[in-house]
Amino acid sequence: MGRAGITVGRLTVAAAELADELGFENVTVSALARRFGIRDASLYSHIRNLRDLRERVSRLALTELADRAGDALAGRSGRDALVAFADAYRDYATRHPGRYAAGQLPVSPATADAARRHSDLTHTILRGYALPDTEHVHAVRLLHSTFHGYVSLERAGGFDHSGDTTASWRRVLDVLDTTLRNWPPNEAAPR
Amino acid sequence: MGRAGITVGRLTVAAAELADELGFENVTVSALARRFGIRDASLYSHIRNLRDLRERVSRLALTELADRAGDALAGRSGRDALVAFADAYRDYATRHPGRYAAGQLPVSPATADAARRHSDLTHTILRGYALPDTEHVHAVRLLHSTFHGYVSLERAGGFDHSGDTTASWRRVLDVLDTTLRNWPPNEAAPR
DNA sequence: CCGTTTGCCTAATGGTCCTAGGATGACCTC
DNA sequence: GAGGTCATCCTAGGACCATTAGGCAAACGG
Repeated sequence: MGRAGITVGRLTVAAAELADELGFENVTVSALARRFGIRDASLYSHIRNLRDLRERVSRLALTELADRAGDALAGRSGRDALVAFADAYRDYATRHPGRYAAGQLPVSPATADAARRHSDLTHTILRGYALPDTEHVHAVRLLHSTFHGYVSLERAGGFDHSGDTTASWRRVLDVLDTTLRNWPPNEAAPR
Repeated sequence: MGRAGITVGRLTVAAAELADELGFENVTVSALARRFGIRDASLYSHIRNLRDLRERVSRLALTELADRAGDALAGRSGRDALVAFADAYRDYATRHPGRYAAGQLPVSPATADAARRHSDLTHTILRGYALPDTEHVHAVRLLHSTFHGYVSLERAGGFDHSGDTTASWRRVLDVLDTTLRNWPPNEAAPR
């Protein structure tokens, strides 16, 4: 019976919804089968195993995130680009916590190109600032780390105790902008 | 007391070792029981359930990390303090990946005080820089986010494609030091 | 010593992942 | 349209895991 129009794509989207609703660790073969009203075993015609399913969700998330971040970047530069990119990033993590968590799976060959897209986008931001080429890799890592660290800690409740987290977020972006505009020379390794 | 000198403390340490060896997601009641040569069910005299066990590992990790970071901070200030603290942080995550992952569990009431210790330590670093009090919370969040984001991405392989990650780490710390020394004023209406 | 507590046990339930093998419909070829 | 192939679902069952209930015997407190 090819009755239900189940495809790998629909399974992946449903699994992503499951992740956002229940948390990525609760993305499970059984839960997904339950949602489609079929037996666990039937899913194995479409996916290899649980790991495969989760990696698909991870790839979906990384792609969606890169799409949104790319859109946010379009037509902007400098501080505007930085803020728009960062906001897109944080928005996505807030709206799709399960997908975002999926994106933090260890980088596999299948997700490597998605990861590269992210790093390319961050390089695009840097074009609005006057950094020597040799510093780009460090600046990209600084930005990625800060964005990812912030939204992770925020989501995990690490900031709960005091103060408005959005105000801090704005302030952190301000400071990063200033840092990029006044990027200190690298004294250890002169070009 | 029964035969083997099993205590909650020893269980927690063994679970932490398990986490470092197999990954935090593989810290399991059965695996722990296996390690002690007893039955799964027997562990439930010592722990409430799996969640309880994992939270204990989380608390252990956060405490150990705060201890090491606190030691690193002793007798230092300014840039030295920043670098020593950050290195202690990254070292711990590298040497104890499973424990570190445990520490990223959502903040529960039981771990709230450990989280506060971390934030207190970061405030200590800021004493070496001339920041207005109102900016401290933002700076603490910037530092936390960057440290956590960096070691997370590094561990997940997000930096693989190019370059020495330790060199970037040093450079990022340099830049953060400069940023803290030249902390930009907070303008109510930016730009 | 004797009773209570403690630390382990066996037994059992139910959830999960996954494999093997079977049935049935959709579709294609003749 | 008959027969073959393939895709998509199924049932059955094994292995592993978390957890509860209830038992037994060693340790301990009086």
